[in-house]
Amino acid sequence: MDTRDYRNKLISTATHLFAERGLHGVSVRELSKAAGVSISMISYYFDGKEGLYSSVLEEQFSCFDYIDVIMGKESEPIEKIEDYIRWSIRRHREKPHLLRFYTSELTNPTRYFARIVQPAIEKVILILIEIIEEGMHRKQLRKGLNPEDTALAMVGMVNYYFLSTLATQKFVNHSPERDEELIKHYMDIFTKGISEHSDVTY
Amino acid sequence: MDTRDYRNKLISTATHLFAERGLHGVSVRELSKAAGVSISMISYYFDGKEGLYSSVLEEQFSCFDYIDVIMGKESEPIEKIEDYIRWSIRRHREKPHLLRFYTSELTNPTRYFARIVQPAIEKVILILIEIIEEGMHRKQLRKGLNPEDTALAMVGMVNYYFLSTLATQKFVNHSPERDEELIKHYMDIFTKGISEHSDVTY
DNA sequence: GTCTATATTGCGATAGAC
DNA sequence: GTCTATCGCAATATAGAC
Repeated sequence: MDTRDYRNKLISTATHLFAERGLHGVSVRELSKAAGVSISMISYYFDGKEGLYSSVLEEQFSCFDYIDVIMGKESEPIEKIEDYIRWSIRRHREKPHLLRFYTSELTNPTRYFARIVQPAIEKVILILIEIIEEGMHRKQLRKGLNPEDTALAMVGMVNYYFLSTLATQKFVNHSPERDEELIKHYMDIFTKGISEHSDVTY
Repeated sequence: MDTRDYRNKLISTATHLFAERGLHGVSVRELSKAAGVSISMISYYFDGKEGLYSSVLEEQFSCFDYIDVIMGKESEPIEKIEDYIRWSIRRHREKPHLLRFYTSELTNPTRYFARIVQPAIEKVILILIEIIEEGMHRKQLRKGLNPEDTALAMVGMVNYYFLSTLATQKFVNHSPERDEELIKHYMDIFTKGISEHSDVTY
């Protein structure tokens, strides 16, 4: 009923196809056909294929703002780290295409990387660095840590679990039922590695 | 002098361009021009653009066989893990384009993924899993570990450091001078997290 | 082996009817 | 707002000269 019906249909179809094969791997012909919409609608609503792609990127990366909610909580750094891991895993489940855009923009950046992708990634990592620094300041994390490297290790650990799926699904069970176990496990690997005392509980 | 002169020139130019913009982001026109060779040479030597791409992939992923050397050594599991991290970082430095193919094939797999990329990734991860299991068996790594998740965490941690470069170079120093510090740091984060005893030395 | 010239297909964008 | 038909261009591949 809404006039934005076709617009939304194009966005969702494009999200699926661009995630699967990248900006240059999909033609507007195929895309509009898959969406059941005329090819000219892409220019009408998005001013062309690249405009559609940038709209998809904006929608996909908007959820990164949620990191502010985690950061805003009145909780200990260790809890914030667990909150981050849990949020990150839930995000991968709820927005299964996001990681494709995330990594394909990091490896083959388009002209939209600087405006949409880079700021979103940067923001999350800077906040994680802050959390780690705060943890060191409160003597909950050990002194020798390099906060930047540590934050990257944390993000990379979680992301790679999902990134590697295609190559490892034959021998690693990636089903969502294991997610809580995974969170606990990654917290174990990570906090016992960065905690001041080896018997820390969290 | 060698008749393979142009062939090699095409491979090296293609490695650079495909890594930067992906298989569909580069045309054979541009590629042959950049290589200073006629466009028809691509079909002559490689039977077309896709054949050239697959040759590039084969060359890039051939170095993954080196994992056998690490595994074959008569050393402790913990040392093998450090060997893996050191090898992995050196590989990123020496073959700076490999990570682009690695991640772009994982996110937007081409028809060559199954034959060239997947086996290379699988092999490395399976060997890491074996190393971790051996470490648990020798009581050097703690009992509760899930070897699959742990191996993925390790690989992801190292890879993401390089993958994230474009988004984090403003506030993280990625220069090779820091590599030894990085290895030590990642071993610290990782082994203290997975070691049976918190005062383990390696 | 290497080139130029060209055949053929498919691309993204849009004019114009409704 | 939505469609069909089409324009102009760039894609890959290759025929044929050297």
